[in-house]
Amino acid sequence: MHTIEELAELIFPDVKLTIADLDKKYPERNLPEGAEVTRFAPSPTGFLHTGSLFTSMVSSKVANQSGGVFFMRLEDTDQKREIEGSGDELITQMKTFGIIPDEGYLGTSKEKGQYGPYTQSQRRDIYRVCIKELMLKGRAYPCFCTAEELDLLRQTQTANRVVPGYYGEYAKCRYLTIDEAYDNIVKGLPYVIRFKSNGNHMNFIKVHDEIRGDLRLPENDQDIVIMKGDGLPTYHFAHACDDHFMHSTVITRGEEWIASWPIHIELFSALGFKAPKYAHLPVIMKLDEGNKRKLSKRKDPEAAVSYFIEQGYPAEGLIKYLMTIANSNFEEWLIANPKEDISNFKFAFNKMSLDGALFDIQKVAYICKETLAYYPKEKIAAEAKKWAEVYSKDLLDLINRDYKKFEDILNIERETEKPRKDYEKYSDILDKIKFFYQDEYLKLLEENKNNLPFPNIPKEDIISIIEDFKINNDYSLDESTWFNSLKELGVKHGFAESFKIYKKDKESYKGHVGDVASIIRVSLTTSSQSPNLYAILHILTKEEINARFDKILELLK
RNA sequence: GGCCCGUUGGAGAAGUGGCUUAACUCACAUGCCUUUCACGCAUGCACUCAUGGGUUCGAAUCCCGUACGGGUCACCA
Repeated sequence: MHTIEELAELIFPDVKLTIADLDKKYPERNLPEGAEVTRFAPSPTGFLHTGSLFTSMVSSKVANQSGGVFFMRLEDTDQKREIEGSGDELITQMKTFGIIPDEGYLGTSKEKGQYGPYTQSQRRDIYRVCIKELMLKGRAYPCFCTAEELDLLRQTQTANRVVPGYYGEYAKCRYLTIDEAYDNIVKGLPYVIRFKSNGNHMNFIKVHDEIRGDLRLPENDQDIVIMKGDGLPTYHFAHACDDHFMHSTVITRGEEWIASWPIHIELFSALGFKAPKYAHLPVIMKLDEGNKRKLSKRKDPEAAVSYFIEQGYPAEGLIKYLMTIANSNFEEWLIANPKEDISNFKFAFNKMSLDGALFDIQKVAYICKETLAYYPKEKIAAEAKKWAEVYSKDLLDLINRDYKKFEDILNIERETEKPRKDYEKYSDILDKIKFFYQDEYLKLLEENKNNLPFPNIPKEDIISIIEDFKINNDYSLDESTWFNSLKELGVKHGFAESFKIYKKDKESYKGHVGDVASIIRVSLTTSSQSPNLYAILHILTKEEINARFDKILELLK
């Protein structure tokens, strides 16, 4: 005859501590009233998902704005799915978006804080203490059922239309005597440890979600496994232990966890822990053939945060976008406080919508254009260069030829009340600035020489305007005087000085200033569209300009 | 299939019984401005809040049913 103490000792011979000992080791945090402790707890199974960035952004925001602590914990209990090095990747990617944990896992064998270790595979001993104690209390037991048995169980349950799972009368190993269990273990039978639930799924419990308000959920009655065959805990159990000892005050996680929430509640209570608050965030969705579905890393490039980094979206822009999804009043706040740091925005759980927003790349584009437009030239140039160093040799080459010139190009119509919105991401820059560089211009000209978009004017007029401009343009004039001189040049050649005048009396003119400007523009850029001509004229050197005119004249003649 | 959650325009949404002839932002459309483009400005875009019923003098807002969408039912998190 064996006792439960002997069984527990057989399974956990090395465990000498108790939960009370651990509580002493991980005391309550000394934080001001209202400070929230939140966490981001990803599994190292791949690169950062856009949805995870969203969750971590909200978590860190909640902690920061309340004067609390945001920590990171690595949930690496599933060794099969673990991808080498992705923990580090997660951290660096979060960092580029400005999400930096105050505490916890900071990369392989790097961590900070008094509540560690912050990597679950290193917390085995803690879980074992808790499980042993649960066993002693009669709330946990070893289960020897095989995968096949479990499978069969589920099949017969579904066939008989009863709720599937390991619970009540179906929880076979729950009814093993202590001696039977003891002998099985001595025999070396593989086993897991299950939680012994006292619940009944016909009962309901009332819970409060920070986002959804009061919810009514069926009580848990499943004897879920808490320790797997490999000795590592399952998510549910690790969540209860870790967030207790680390003193999380609000759990922010995806809404897919709502269904298992009752498990967590029973676990907390069985362990004698006070349950934290919960906020189940909506999941970011995507429209796929008329149906909403989760953003998927496999199908949607924008589901991986790395996509935005590679494309060169300003990190700040994506964060702003995610914040508009999180709290829609953020947009109004941004408009009202354009100069303010976004960390001053007050996030509120109760302003969050309940169903998952469709990811809107167009809005991301708009917000990013907007934020890049208001960067000073020094900043956008530096950021673009940083990006190009990793992702675009071609752009980097142009930048390195003459950094000041690069800045000047980016600065065209930038330092004004309403700056141009040319770029949504750094990868947009290259094609738009190529023509500023003589060799690139020549390439463009070669490609387009047969269909240069000159206005519909006789060739001779185009030629004479170019020749006149080439000889007589005065580069020292200020912009409005210069433009007047362009008008005069046009008039001299029979062009109206404005579109209005031309429209009134089309017969008397060959065209209008717009056409004159367009001739110069096309000659210099090979395109009918460009930023401000005056600015272009002053970024290119006079030699470059004249060489371009010569090329064009050669082509036209 | 059981259980849970949700449903306001193409997208994000405000709205919590009369102030709503449904804000605001993106997208889209048209027009204006203009040396092109970009910007900016103006206007338009839900005869109605998934749907049917009920409560009420009055409902997007409260109640019930239906439909649709999402989540979940693992030794994955």
